[in-house]
Amino acid sequence: MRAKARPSNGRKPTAQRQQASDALARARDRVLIISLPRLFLYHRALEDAVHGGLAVVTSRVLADRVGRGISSTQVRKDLSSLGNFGRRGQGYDATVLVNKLGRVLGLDRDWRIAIVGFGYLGHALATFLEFREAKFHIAAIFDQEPSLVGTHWRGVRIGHASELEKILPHLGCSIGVITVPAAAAQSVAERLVACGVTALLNFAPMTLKLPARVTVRSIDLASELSILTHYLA
Amino acid sequence: MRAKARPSNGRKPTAQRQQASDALARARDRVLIISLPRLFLYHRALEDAVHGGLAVVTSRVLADRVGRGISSTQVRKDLSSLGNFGRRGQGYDATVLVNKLGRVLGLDRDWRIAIVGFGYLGHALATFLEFREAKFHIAAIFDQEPSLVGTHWRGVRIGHASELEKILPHLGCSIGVITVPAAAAQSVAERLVACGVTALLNFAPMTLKLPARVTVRSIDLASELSILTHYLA
DNA sequence: GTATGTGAAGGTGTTCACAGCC
DNA sequence: GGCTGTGAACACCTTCACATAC
Repeated sequence: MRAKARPSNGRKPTAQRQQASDALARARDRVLIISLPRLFLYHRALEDAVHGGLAVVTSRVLADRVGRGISSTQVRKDLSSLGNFGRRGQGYDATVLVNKLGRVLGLDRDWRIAIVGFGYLGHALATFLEFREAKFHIAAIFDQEPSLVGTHWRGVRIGHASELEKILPHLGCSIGVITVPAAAAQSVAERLVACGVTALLNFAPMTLKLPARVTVRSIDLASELSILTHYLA
Repeated sequence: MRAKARPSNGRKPTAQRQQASDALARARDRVLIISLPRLFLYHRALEDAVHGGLAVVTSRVLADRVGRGISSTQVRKDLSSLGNFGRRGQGYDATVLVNKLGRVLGLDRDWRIAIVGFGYLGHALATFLEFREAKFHIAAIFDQEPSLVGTHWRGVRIGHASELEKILPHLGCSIGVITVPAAAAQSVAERLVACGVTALLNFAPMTLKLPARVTVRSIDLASELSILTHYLA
C-alpha cells in the first residue's frame, strides 16, 4: 500500500528556501505574476493614446497599439485582474486606466536612483532617464575613475566608489543601478543593499546572490545577442 | 518573446501547407522554446567552470553556479533536449557541453554587427562587446550627429545615417543594434532589414513592426525600472 | 449591435518520482 | 553509493466561448 499526502519533511535547505520565497512572492503579488511587462506596455500605449486625444480605448485598440502579438483577450484578462473599470459595450476610460496601471506599477510617485559605474552605460541610462522618464531621478553617482570623481553630472557630484557608505544612506535611494564590470558587481550589490537599496537593475553579465527581500532585474547584453545568433544559426 | 509561428505570406493557405509549415517551425525549435536564456547561462557557467579547471560538472553543480533559482532537474531537462551526453553516476564533460551549447546558441562562429545610433548607449555596447565578447565584431556604425560622422571608433568609420544603404549591403552584417530615439526606430529598423539584416537588438522604447522572418529582441529600460518600482510600491 | 469579464478548455513549461546506468 | 534521463503529474499562462452589460 502507498501512503498518500505525506508532509514533506527534511527537505533540502535550498528547496525549502526556494519554496518559502515563492510563497512570499505569491502573497505579495496576488494580482499579477508574469504579466508585469505587459502591464507596462499597456501603460505606455495608453499614455500615448491619451496624449493623442483618445478618451476611450477598447481592448482591441489597446492590443493593436501594443503590438507584439498580444490579443485583445489577453488585454482584458490582464486588466480584469486589477478590477473592473471597463464599460461593456464601450471600452475603457483611458485616463482612469492609465492612473490605475500607474499605481500598480509604482509610477504614481517619484523614485531616487543610485548609479554605480559611470562609464558609457551608466551615462546612457542617466541621460535616458533624465530626458524621457520624469519619475526617475538620479540622486547619486559613483565611479572609481579618478578623473571622473569630483566632477558633476547635471548637478550630481560623482563620488568615489569607496565613498558609497558615507554618501548613500542619507539620500533615500531605493533603486540601485549596477554598471560595473562583472568582477566588482557582487560586492557593489551587497554594499548598495547595506545602504538601504532594495531594488537593483544589474547590467553586469553574472548572477547576483542577494537576500530574497531584494528585487533584482538583470539585463544581459551577451545573452540577448546570443539568442539572436541562435535564430540566425 | 517568441512570436507565434505564422505563415508569412498567404500563398496557399491549405491545411496541408499549414501543417507543413507548422512541422517545419516545430523542427526548427524542437529542441528549445523558451529555455534559450537558460542555455546561455549554462554556457557561461560552463565556460567559467572549464576556465577554473573543472573537467566534469554535475547538473547540481551547474544549477548552483547559475543560481537564479534554477533546479538541477531543470538543468537536466534542458540539456537532455539537446541529446544525451551526460554519464550517469558521473556528470557531464564540461568541454563537450560547452561546445554543444555554443553550437546551439550560434556562438561557434563570428558575427558582424551594425550599430545605428552612437550615443552613450551605442558606445557602451560597442565597448562591452569589443573587450568581452570576442565572437561579436562591430562592422558598421551610423549616427546623425555631424561631429561624429567621419570619425573612427577602433578602426570603424562612423557613417552618416543617410549613408546606410550605400555602406551596409557590402558588409555582411546579420545583426543590427538600434540605439536611436523612439521616433526614428521604426524607420531605421526597416532600412536595416532592407539591407539584409535579419536580427535586431532594439533599445528604443517602442514596439517595432517588422516581417516575421526578422528576429527582434527589445530591451526596454523603462520597463525594467517600472517592474522594480512595482515591487517597491 | 458592441465590448467587457470570466469560467472552462487548451497549451506550455516546471517539478516529481523513479527507472536506468555507472 | 551517485547522477542522468524521462514519462507523468502538476502548475501556470493563454485562448476560447459565452454570459453580462451598455
